[in-house]
Parts: sequence; structure tokens; C-alpha cells
Amino acid sequence: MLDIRRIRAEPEAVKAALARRGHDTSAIDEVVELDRSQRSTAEQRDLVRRDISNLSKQVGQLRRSGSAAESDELMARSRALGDDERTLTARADDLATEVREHLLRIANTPAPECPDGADEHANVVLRVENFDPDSYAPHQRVPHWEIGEALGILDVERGAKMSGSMFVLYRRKGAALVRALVQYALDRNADSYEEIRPPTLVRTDTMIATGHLPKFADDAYYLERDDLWAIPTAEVPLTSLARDEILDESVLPMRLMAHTSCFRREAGSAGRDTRGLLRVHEFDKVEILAYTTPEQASAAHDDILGRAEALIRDLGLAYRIVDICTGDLGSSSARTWDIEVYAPGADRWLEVSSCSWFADYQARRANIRYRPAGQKGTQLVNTLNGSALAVPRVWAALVETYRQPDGTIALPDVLAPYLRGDAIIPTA
RNA sequence: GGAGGGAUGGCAGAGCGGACGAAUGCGACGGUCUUGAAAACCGUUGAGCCUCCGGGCUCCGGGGGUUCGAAUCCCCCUCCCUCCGCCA
Repeated sequence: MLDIRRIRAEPEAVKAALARRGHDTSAIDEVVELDRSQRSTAEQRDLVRRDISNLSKQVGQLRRSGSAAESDELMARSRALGDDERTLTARADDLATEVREHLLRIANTPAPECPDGADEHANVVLRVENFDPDSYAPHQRVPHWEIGEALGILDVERGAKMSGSMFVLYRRKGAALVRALVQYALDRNADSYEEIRPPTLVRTDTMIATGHLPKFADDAYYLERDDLWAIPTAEVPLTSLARDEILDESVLPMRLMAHTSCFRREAGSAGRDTRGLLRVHEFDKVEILAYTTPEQASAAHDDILGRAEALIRDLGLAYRIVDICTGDLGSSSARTWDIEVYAPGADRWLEVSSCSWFADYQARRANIRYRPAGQKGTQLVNTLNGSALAVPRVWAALVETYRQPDGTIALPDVLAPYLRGDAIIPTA
């Protein structure tokens, strides 16, 4: 969430920044007003509390020195203040809750460099790599759902039978390829990212910390009986790893990575991209994430993008880097770069990575701070993360790109060690 | 799932309802001493909010309650530990 003091100090600047996203800014005016009453109510409450506390101290002293009549009188006066205190406290608490509820629903302000635009059409393609639309042969122009079925490596029908549409089942070398991609991504980042294997079911607070709740509850799977949420990305547990903690500056930047299943209801996109692996409810992903000081954030953002890009590049896929515009930016993010991979069979660009800088927006929700060396006090960290590798769409692009004239698939050699030495997927 | 024990500052660990934001130890930081370091000694050392910058308020796992006054008493919840049961 945003800093209430910043909103208080420069409401117009914050409104202007949110307007770049196309968001309604009336919530800012409301929160400013609520905050004003909250503070004045809290101040009145504090004054009453001070009086009660002073009277109580005197009562204690009088009791020891034995003036019962005097202490009885002070007790009566203090008791009378109790009602005021309760009323003011209740009012101040209600207002504080309202302020927080507003703040939790206000998006992050986009970075100044973020391109302006209303929706994804205004995203800016920064670079296109390894792509020549005329270089694809007819045997590569077959969509992966057809290839997958023909080779017996992707079973959409059985997936739907056991779990419903948009749940898929990988088989044989298709399943091995999932595992191979996961391990490839983990191994390539093990030099500076600590591997974590977090829970995939988390509490509500954990979902709030990253900004996935309260606003986007419909997008997540929820287990009512146990009050737990299925994570949509490993970003969720990894961001809560340091929740409510004060880190030593020497541990920053703190880099983490995790392979998890990710669960998405895709409530808003029913009927869209339903073929094959374009959009599925459950998928594997390797996420990389960093906690940094504000000064380290920019370099960490470059590092995350660079690592995600290197994985795709070394798989030999065609891809492009996209600068997400203000209208398409995720609500917690200040700046996001996507990597999209070209799938020649589906003939589409598929988003396979999203590398985001959240500034201190998530850190404030999650209360993650550090002690700047040599200074007293604490400061909020910055958080950043990116998908190192999201399996299904990369799987799809690989299978389509590397399909041979004879229908087999010759995967890139970098994956061979993870496929028991054999990067060929034979015809069934 | 059943029975019992616990949760206090960076860590360890005290804390008869009033002088407790909290003893003590360790750690960390600053200083003295030393060629330098160690040891010793002295001092400092939780977080947050508001402020008319004088100060005020909150926080002892979380939430309610009793009281003039709660770390301390009562109730509920969460988590941790021990034992039993079940189990990959």
C-alpha cells in the first residue's frame, strides 16, 4: 500500500500518478478525509488516556500513604473518564480500519518511466530477439495441442475428466519436459538465489501482503473449511518469508527462488485462450525474488529480467521484451517488463515472464524492514520478482518450434541432461 | 484427534494488579587502555503512531473482559513444545 503520509502531504501528485493508470482517484480524497478525522479522534483519545493514567498513578501513591478519602475521589473522577475513553477509542479504531481498507485497495503509483497507455495495446515492445516470421516451415506451424495429442505427451481430455477444463495432464516425455524445465531454471539461478520450497496453501494475511487480496479474491482458489488460499504464484509465500521482520542491511539484497505449482481461477477470462496450454488453472513455475534497499532495486530489476531472458534465449526461442504501460500494470507494481515467447504453431506471442519492481508497496503491506547500517531506526525494503520460467507456455513454444518434418521433436541440447541425456521426443 | 506445558526486547531469561517499556546475562555500538588486537572497565542500545516540537499515546503471541489502574486476573483464538493416537 501507499504511505498515508505521502498521500497526506501531496494528494494531488498521488492522484495524478494513479490517473495514469486510468484509476478513479476519489478514493484518495476519501482517505485523506478519513485520515484527518482519525488523527483528531486519536488525539482526543490520547488526552483522556493521559488523564486516566495520571489519576491512576496518584491513586496508587495515595493508597500507600493511606489517604483513603482522597484516593476514592480520584478513582471516581478517573472512572468517569472511562466512558469517554471507550467512545473515543471505538471511533478512532473504526476510522483506522476504514483508512486501512481504503489503502489496501489503492494501487501502487507507476514509476515515472512507465509508458502511458490505457490497456495492453499501449505496451511498448523494447526488443525482439531471434524472430523471423518467414523462417518457420509448415511442420512448425502445428499448434502444441495437436502435437501433444499426437505424440501422447499432453492429455487435455483426461485432465478435464479428473479436474475440469483448463486442467492438463502431461505424459511420458511431456511430463519429463516439465521437470526438466523446472530444474533447468533452478540450476541456472542457484549461483545467487537461495532455493526455497514453500507451502502452496497460505493464510489470508499472506495473500494480503503481496496485494492479491482483498481486491482479487475471485482470481484465487479458496479452501473455506480451513481458511486457506492456493497461491497463484510463489511470489506470495516468498514475500511473506520476511513478513514482520527487520533485516540486517548486510543480508540485502536477499535473493530467493522457488519452484511451486501455481493456481489461478481465471475468473475474468472464461472462454478465452482455452486451447491447450495457453491458459491453465494449475501450472508449474520457477519464481525469483529479491528484497533490496531502495538503492539496490534498479540493479536487482535488471538482474531478474536478465536471468529470465537468458533462460529463454538459451532455449533458442524467439522472444520479445515488453514494457508494460500504466493501464496494463499489475496493481502492486511500479514497473513491469514482460517476456513474451513466440509460439509458431499457435502463431501467438505468449507471456512467459513478468519482472516487476514494487518499490515499498508490498513491503509496507507485509511490514518488511531493514536497519540501514550506521543509522538508527528502520526503513522499508523494496521487493522485486519475476518468473524465471513459467512451464506450460514455454513447453508449448518448445514443442512447436522444435517440431521436425518427421513429426518428432528435437529439443535444445541444454535440456538433454535433464531428459536422461535424450532431448528427442519420438512419435508415439 | 486426545492430554498436559509454554509464548516477554537482536538472543537467553526475570517479572506480589500500582514506582514496569520492562531486572539480569549475552550480543551489538561508542569510549578508556593498547604499537594494534584481545581482555578489563565506563557508557549507549526495542518498535510504531501523533505533535501546536513542549510533549503525548500504543505495543510483553492475537482478540475480548474485569479494574481507578493489567506483562501480571478471567474468557476465546493462534502458534510452539512434550506424551498418546493416526499417518506419507
